[in-house]
Amino acid sequence: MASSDKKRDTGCPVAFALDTFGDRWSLIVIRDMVLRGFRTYGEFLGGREGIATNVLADRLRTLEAEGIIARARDPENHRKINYTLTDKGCDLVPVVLEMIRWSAKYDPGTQASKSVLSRIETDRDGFVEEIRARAR
Amino acid sequence: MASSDKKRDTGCPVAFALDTFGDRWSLIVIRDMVLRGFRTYGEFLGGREGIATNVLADRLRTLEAEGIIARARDPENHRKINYTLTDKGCDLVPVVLEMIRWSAKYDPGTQASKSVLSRIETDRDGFVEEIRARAR
DNA sequence: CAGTTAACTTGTTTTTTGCAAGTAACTGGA
DNA sequence: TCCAGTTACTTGCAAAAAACAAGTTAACTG
Repeated sequence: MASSDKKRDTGCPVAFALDTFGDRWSLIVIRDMVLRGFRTYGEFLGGREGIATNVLADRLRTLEAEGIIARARDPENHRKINYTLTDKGCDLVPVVLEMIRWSAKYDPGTQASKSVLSRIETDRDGFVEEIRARAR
Repeated sequence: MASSDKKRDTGCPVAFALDTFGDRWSLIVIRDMVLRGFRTYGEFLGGREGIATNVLADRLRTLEAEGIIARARDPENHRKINYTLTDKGCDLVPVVLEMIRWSAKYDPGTQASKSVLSRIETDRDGFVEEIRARAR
């Protein structure tokens, strides 16, 4: 069914990581949570990248099954479902930050924010902690 | 044609990174270069993950086009082609290392090497420099 | 110069994605 | 309380990519 089935299971940590979130969309969803504070299906769908509805549903399902995000019905509005990063999900932030560093260096058209970039260099751990705190 | 066509081009560094190497195989090839010292098509093909021949050829082509790896005919044996990481490719090592850290923490069956793990924590920059030196 | 090795290509099938439409549960206002 | 709108999805189909199997070509090796 979902992308979780295609596990290589070789014990290699790089392969494990790629099997878990190494596709075109999982980290986009995580980025939206981390950098943009998105929480709902509708917000993820409205992002500039244009993820397809079925793919988004599949990724949310898979990431939840993997324990990277948590799914909870909004108590104020029972139509809404809030997705948030778990601790396991927050631990992915360093991976995302390294990607940002790399792209900022090599994408001539990068729009990487100066403030994020400088926090990566000068206060990385504090930055990650802040994101972790916000997820709760 | 290759995976380089499907660029989202939103300026977002995470999207740029994913468009460049965020697929099931690109980082496996890079890992093989970094951690296993592989250089040839045959070596990549023989890895435990079992990449398909056409997919491998496509990834090598694409990664070269993106300037992440360099392709050079072996002077000793003109059948062989040596693929090596460029500086741009070496700059991806931190991303790989963060993936390794994450998987080591969360994959119960991880085979992440203790020595790599401890170098990530205690001498990360030296480790990256060593890889960079070896690529030349 | 015949056999082998290395790096691929070319078809074909299977899986995943992308796109367009629907649906079901809930909400807020008349 | 009914009804339009919101929210989170599902379903079906076409297109793209990956996996699988089988060549092909060029260069070494005995």
